[in-house]
Amino acid sequence: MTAENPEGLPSLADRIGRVAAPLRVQVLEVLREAILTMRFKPGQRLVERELIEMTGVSRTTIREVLRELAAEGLVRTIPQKGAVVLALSPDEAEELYDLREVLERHLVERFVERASDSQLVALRRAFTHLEDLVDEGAGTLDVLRAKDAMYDVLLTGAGNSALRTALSQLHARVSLLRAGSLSADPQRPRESVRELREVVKATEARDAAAAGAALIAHVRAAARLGIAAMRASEAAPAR
Amino acid sequence: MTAENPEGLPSLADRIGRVAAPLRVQVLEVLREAILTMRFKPGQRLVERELIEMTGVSRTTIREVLRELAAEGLVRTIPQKGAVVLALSPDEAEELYDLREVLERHLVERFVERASDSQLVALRRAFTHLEDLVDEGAGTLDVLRAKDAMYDVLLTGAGNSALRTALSQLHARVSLLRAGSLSADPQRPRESVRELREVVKATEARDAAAAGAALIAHVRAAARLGIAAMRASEAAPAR
DNA sequence: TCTTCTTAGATTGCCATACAATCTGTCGCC
DNA sequence: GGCGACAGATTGTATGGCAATCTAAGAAGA
Repeated sequence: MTAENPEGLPSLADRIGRVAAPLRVQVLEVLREAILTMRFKPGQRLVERELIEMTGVSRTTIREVLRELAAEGLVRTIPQKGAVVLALSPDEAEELYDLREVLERHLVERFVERASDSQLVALRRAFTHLEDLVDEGAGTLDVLRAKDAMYDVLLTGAGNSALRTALSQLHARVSLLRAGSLSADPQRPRESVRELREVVKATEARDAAAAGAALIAHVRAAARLGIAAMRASEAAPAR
Repeated sequence: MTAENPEGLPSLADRIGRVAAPLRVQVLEVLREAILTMRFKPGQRLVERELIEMTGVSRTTIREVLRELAAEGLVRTIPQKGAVVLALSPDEAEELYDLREVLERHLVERFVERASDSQLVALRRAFTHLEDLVDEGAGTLDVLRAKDAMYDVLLTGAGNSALRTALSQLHARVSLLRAGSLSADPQRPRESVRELREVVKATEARDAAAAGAALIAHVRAAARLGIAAMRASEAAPAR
């Protein structure tokens, strides 16, 4: 039933069709992850026929999924040309980080205000897990997943689902330029952990201002690296 | 070509089909506006067949549009039941206003930092236009359009397209509860103008903090009314 | 009469196909 | 070598169909 794969991308088809959820949602998740993990590279064209072969679903479904991805901002749809994976310019990247600062400061401040003690514990636990992974030298993907888990604790504790929606979409787009920021410098994960430790500490002390400042420092550091790497690869004729 | 209309909604079909743009985009705009102007009421079910009859396009197209609306957050899709116009609970409304404060303060601060003098003039002009409309006692829709124009000046001057995207989506959802806030109190538009005048003044003085504070005051006032009206109609058995 | 079961209709989820319009690259002609 | 016509690929849109699910109405039973 899963279509054979003419292009050497063997696994996408196998991951859909078994679970219980609208097919469209499963395909959406698969494609979204494929974009976020750079399996589909920024600027790459997403041809409907190829997606059909990869996933084994019909064109109708693929097109509906592409519309959702477009509305989420992960792909741009060019009329008569189809969907293209979002490719950020350095300026756009700066805009995203600028916005991220604002939203994440608010996130952590709200968390400090509203989170229960058990949520504080959950945050500490999530951070410790992340720390352990980095110490063990775990793979990038695992580290990112741990970071996501930490953010999830924050978002839950802040108790604002609109904020969750907005930040999720923002994070998705930001992570499109992770290629540069995280993998470039092997020391970066450790610094990252150090910065986040300050956030957790300030949070446990219920010091909203300090927690906000610490998180902003973290975002700024990530932004600096991400954007620098970006401008570098832009300047180079890496075409 | 435009299908006749069995339900007494005569104009939707006439507005699509002439211009030059993907049909899907035109339909999207028509449906979005129908939602934002309360022609489709919160909680109302959007049945595919009915939308087909209204717009004259095929089910394929309608479904793609519904996916986009869902991703934008204007409709919720319930599995096996279809699309329902977003109906906010009072708590969700508070969340939206909370987020709106954060984003709009940032918006106006950035505007003060970055806007050119001519953009300052444009802001003043947009405000004056709004003021005039309110003085003349213009219709709600015109007033809202003038307000949108003012926000557009701010967004352009702030020079962050990511912020524009985020705020647009937020405004769309917030405006779903305009029913209460704006039309309830006939004096509200005048107060609104007064609050915004402070924003414009502080902006012209290039005082970011004051402008941010003034805009927050405005958002808070709107929030208070909107949410109060909401809780009232919730408590009443207006079912 | 009230409850529960059954059944028919409506609706969504997904699919296959079709065809016009547009875009792209190529081949042959000038 | 440049230019134009043509073929192939791809998107945009429409149509018809079928299974799964939901809903409401009616029938059967307590």
